[in-house]
Amino acid sequence: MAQKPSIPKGTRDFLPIDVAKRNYIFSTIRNVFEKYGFNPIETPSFELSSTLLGKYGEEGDRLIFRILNSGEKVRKADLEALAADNLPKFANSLAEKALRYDLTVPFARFVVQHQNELSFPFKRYQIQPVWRADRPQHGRYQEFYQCDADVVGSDSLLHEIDLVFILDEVLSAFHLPGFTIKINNRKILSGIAEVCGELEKIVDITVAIDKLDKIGEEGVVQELTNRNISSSAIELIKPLFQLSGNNEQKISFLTDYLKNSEVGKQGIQELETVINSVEEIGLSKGILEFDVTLARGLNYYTGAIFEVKAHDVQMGSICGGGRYDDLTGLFGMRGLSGVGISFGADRIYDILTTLNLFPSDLEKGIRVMFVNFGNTESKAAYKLVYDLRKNGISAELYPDSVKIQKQMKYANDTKVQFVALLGKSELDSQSVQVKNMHSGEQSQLSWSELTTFFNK
RNA sequence: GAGGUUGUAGCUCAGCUGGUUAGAGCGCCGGAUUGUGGUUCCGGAGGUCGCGGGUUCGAACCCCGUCUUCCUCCCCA
Repeated sequence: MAQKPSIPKGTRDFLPIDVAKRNYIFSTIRNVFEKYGFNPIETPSFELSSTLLGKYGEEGDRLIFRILNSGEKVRKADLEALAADNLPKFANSLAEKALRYDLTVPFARFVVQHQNELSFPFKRYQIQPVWRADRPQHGRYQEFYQCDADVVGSDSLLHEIDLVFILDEVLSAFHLPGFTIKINNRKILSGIAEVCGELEKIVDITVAIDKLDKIGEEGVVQELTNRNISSSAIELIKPLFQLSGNNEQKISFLTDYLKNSEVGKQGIQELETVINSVEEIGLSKGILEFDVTLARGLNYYTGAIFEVKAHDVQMGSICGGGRYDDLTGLFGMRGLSGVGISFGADRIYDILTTLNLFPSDLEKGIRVMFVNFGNTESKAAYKLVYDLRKNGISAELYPDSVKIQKQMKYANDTKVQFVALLGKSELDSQSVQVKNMHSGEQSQLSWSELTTFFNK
């Protein structure tokens, strides 16, 4: 009856070493978040379906994991909807809860619900898993961690600037060989659509030009045509494809390009403020690049848009973010602006693994393991173990009196730093042999010297 | 959600046009070394060939279904 065990697609198990690596990522991010004044919160893994559905667009809804109603609640199934072939409505009637799809929408819900307990601007960070019913691929999982930092209740561009520095500081701390922080502004995209006389088609236009580096100029033109963008508008959009040079040059081009669009001009001004402020102080290792084709997350972003790509490695974006002026409006709280970023911990994990960038000391085992020589000796050894632990030194006694070789091998495999041998002769002289497993060096110490030795 | 691709020992992979007892390296276990790991030498164990059907005298190999892997779309961290 023994069936071969397995886990669902797009999920992974984590061995101790994997967890150590992931904790290294989390703590690096957490330290920077806290340095910039963000406080941690947590929200449930699952929310009411109504909280999540409709917030990520049609495509997003499809990727939300639903939790099937149980018990008597299965009776709530809307059979009429099924009969009418209205599958989405039927599906919604089957599941009134769903696993969270990201951390931003639950955060918006959280802010609205706890508005009277929070001081604004409210700066929170959140490191928790999210779930997407996506088709797994390289760097995409159905369960993965996001590490978010958001500010709500302040329009100040200072936050955008802070967030750029957070991105730079965290990724620099990982020793990535290089990375580009791409920045754009939704208002610039609106301005482009407006200037082209296709303001209503902003989503179509931006989705198409977002693919420029992937499908090339011709592909984008084709895509624009397919999306019913007029050829005159396409002609107006075309110059953007050739946009090159440094940030300053691009900005100056767009300043002229958008001179007849109020919203566009505002976008330029915001972008310029952020870029100039960042450049004045300077990034550590990242490159800040204005990219007009960057158009992610159009469902709720209204101002700055961020995305980070690591150099020298094939991987989708490792961070994303932006400003959303009315996210809490969806939950009935208007006039509250938010801006935030999200680190994709699992993608960063994969990149650090590929580039061999994890610190080597993550695998460090306990400080000292006592070899078990049998009842009499281990009794004395255990007293010493207990004493070491009382002094804050991690220690253990091998549980069974088996062959020394086997015990040494266990110590070696688990990266024990020192092995202590306390056999018959050591018992007689109240001493232990202490072996440094890294250097192989061995010395004899009296019992009273042990704590001092390991406290060094 | 659409199309393609992959699955053989714990891991990485061989396995001829379908043909007897399915192989290697690494790892694991044991011994050389019953008070010394990481190196070396010797020996050993370990496989429902992803799963379920089908074709065939005969299937790891061919066909169908299913799950999984990776890839391209879609979308995204």
